[in-house]
Amino acid sequence: MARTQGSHAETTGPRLRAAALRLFARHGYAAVSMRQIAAEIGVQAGALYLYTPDKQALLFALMRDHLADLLADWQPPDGDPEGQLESFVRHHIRYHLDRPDLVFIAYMELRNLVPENFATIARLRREYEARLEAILARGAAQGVFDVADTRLATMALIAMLTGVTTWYREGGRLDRATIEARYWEMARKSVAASAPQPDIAPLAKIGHASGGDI
Amino acid sequence: MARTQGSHAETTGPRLRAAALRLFARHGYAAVSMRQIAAEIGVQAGALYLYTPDKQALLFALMRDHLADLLADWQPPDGDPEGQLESFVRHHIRYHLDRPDLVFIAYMELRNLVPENFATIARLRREYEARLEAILARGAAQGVFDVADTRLATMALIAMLTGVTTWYREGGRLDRATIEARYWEMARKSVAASAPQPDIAPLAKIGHASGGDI
DNA sequence: GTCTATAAGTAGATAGAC
DNA sequence: GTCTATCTACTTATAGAC
Repeated sequence: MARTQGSHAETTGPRLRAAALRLFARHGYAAVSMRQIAAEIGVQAGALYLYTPDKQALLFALMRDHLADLLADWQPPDGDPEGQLESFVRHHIRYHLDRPDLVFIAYMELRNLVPENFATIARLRREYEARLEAILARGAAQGVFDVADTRLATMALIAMLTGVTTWYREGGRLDRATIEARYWEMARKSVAASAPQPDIAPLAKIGHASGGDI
Repeated sequence: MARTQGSHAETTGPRLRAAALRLFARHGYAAVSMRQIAAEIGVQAGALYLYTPDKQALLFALMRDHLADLLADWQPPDGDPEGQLESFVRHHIRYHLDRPDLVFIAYMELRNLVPENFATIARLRREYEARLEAILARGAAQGVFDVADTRLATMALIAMLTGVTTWYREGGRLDRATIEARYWEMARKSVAASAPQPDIAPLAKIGHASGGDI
């Protein structure tokens, strides 16, 4: 870890961000000192200020870039609401399992943002939530989802899915594909129309079909 | 807020806990100083140490008492798994809406517990989770729930329900009874057997009933 | 029971040497 | 680009006066 004096401009910047991310996620923003971060990457505390104006900017950049990436990484595909919901859910789980520290920070350190930065992050989060809410609203309007309140359902689903980061551990009992499938099952069912519409109409024909392929 | 010197033993203890709770929830344990807490209740920082050995004990007591209350406040009722699940879900929502700050701390400040305290809190949380998992396991065994993995479903449901505290605000658009009902609907459906067993058998009789009250 | 004063340490951030 | 040294302010916690 000890590093002799020298120039490392290309590596120190990214290493600073990586170390801050790791330490903020592990101990919390307020509990981590600039000296700790510096020690983690093998420089003295003063050197950090060549790469960030202050500690707050370090946190803000991590959160902003994370949410910008999340928004850039997924767009609702064409198709029916159920397909869009599946795409959203699977992407959300995958994305969150891939970046546990960033996700953790983005949800836990909101309190430590100064008001202006908080407003920016909150706006990005609402944008992400709005994408899910639009899917639920469209599905509800079409009768393929049974969602009494789209806003509540949006928040409930995101909380459920994001919670995967609180218990998932690399190399644990369940692999990622299985976890993704299980969350999708629960998400799908939680908003499913109680008596699936496409099956109700055909039911009336059952009498005519005289007990065939039910 | 400024307080003249005097003796207030009966009130300062509870007020200390209340102030710590409020400030920890608002700004985070690490970001709150003993001086801030003291100022909040109108005493000097030194006086706090008559009521708590240190800052860590303050946090730990809040979390431990919260979880002990949560466990004491609810026991699974007799009856079928669906009734038990409904009781769990409704109690969870009610309890969490009643104590947003305690809930917030109990989920957010785990990182700031010293290892011994963390172990105690983690044990209490596992005990709570185990109660839900037992209900899901029993329902799955009876075929009234369709839960592919009870542990994952337990964590998913608790995350979904607890998330209510992140957006609920007193006097908001939805009242508490509605919120409780909506979460119960989603929870129920998320673990429901996909083709409800009791309704499948009667379906075969539809042909005989010759299109009556469907 | 609370105060003031203080110990001993750490915080974020900057200045100037190299 | 990084270091060392430093400024100012704040931290937890304790000691002893009242």
